[in-house]
Amino acid sequence: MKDLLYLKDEQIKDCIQLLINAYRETLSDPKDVLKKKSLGFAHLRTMYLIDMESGISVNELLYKLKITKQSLNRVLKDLKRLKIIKQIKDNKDTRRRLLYFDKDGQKIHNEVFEAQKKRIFNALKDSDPNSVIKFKDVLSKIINGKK
Amino acid sequence: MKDLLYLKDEQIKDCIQLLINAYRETLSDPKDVLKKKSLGFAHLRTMYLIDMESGISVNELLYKLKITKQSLNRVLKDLKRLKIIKQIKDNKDTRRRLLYFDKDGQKIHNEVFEAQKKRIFNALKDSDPNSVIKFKDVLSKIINGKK
DNA sequence: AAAATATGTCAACATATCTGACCAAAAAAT
DNA sequence: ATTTTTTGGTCAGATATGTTGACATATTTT
Repeated sequence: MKDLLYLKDEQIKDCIQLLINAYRETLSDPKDVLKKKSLGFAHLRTMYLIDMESGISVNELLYKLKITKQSLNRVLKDLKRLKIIKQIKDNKDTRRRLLYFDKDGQKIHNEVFEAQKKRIFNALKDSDPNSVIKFKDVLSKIINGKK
Repeated sequence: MKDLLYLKDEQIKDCIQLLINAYRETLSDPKDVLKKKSLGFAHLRTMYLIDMESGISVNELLYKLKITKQSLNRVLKDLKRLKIIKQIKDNKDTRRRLLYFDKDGQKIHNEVFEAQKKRIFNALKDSDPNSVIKFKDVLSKIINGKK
């Protein structure tokens, strides 16, 4: 049995606090860029997923964002209106309408990403590659761990 | 000059995604406990700070939460009404009204914390103490790093 | 006495989320 | 061929959290 005495409640509370603040700061960096386009965090999170997985379906987005389709639909409507994303029917299953960046989409998303990049980059640049992997690993475990 | 080739945009995007999801999952664990008491995340974040620094002032809370006093006031009003917190005048400066848990406060906060604890604990229990320190260090750097 | 600080409050509004109901097209199951 | 399920879209109303701006009160500092 491993010695877990170092893992006291105070440590865990610290982690929760840090997580809350890191989330807030990271999300607040692109606030101005987003505001110029009348976009919010909901739009940003959706753009991130479309950037990382071009051609993602609405259902997959719903699964990953963990919001209701009514909420997502408003976001998608905005993004389509602004020519940031477009939907193209899947030939194999024409019920599915896959999501891609439209003309301005990639450019705007890159702008948003640049606004966030430095904060994360600076936090990681002094760590060795192994630490970065461990950092991601702990976050993954937090996400996938059952309660 | 350090070799930072491993720190590509994809890695950074991964980190942002993980941060967003870890925040969401961590905050959603105590949802049911909070709902029973008609409380939300705003109340939870305030309770955390009062738990970690008993006797904190309203101004310090405002600084740490980065919200307006009008928002905070609504939260404090709820918590006082529910006998979760109480305010006691600072003898040295009676303008200040320091915040403490009231009768039911600590108990309810412990309930909330227990709902979140396991997720963080399980994520950290396989890491050595040094990794936990590094994890917290990276999060701190994300928070304090300038854009 | 005047200015600054700490706190509280009102009102109007913005954003992002939710629930619940309902609809249509296409695919899958029977 | 008909029924059921899946995928996506929409309307309406509600809740939680945040904002801005204006104003009030008590206390401390200058």
